[in-house]
Amino acid sequence: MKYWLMKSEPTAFSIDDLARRGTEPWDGVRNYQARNYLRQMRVGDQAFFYHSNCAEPAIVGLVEVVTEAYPDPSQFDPDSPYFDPKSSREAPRWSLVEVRFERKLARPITLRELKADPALAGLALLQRGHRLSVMPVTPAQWRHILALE
DNA sequence: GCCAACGTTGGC
DNA sequence: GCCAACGTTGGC
Repeated sequence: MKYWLMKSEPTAFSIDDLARRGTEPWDGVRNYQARNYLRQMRVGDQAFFYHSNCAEPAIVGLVEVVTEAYPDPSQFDPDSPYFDPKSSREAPRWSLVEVRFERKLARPITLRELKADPALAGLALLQRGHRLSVMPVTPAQWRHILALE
């Protein structure tokens, strides 16, 4: 089993939204590297749910991957903001996985706190740019972060 | 709202 | 294939 971190802007889709919905297709990823990570995901993988672009960026919950990657339908929908005219049903460019709410953390583990922790210096979230919306987390990083809760 | 860091696009 | 222009992300 692998571990991941997935970003969402809470004004668009928050951990509480996911808690209400239960399971959600993680659509709209339009970056090749992030897409490749989605395609590496397997049912049962675990991910941190991270709130980005907000007052207090933080890891706020845990989710489980419940499907393999499949073509993101929004790429074919001209009315969707994620529509990609260069993609086709014969050769879909973009993928998604579905994730299921597992639980909220007892408290948010903030970006500031992650940055201040020497054990997490290698965390992908903290590397230059860190603009990927989906990124891997090592088992050691996963355990270390959960122990901060 | 600013701006640094990137990815993508497209002219050449 | 280079690279400037442009758009987006996301912390602050």
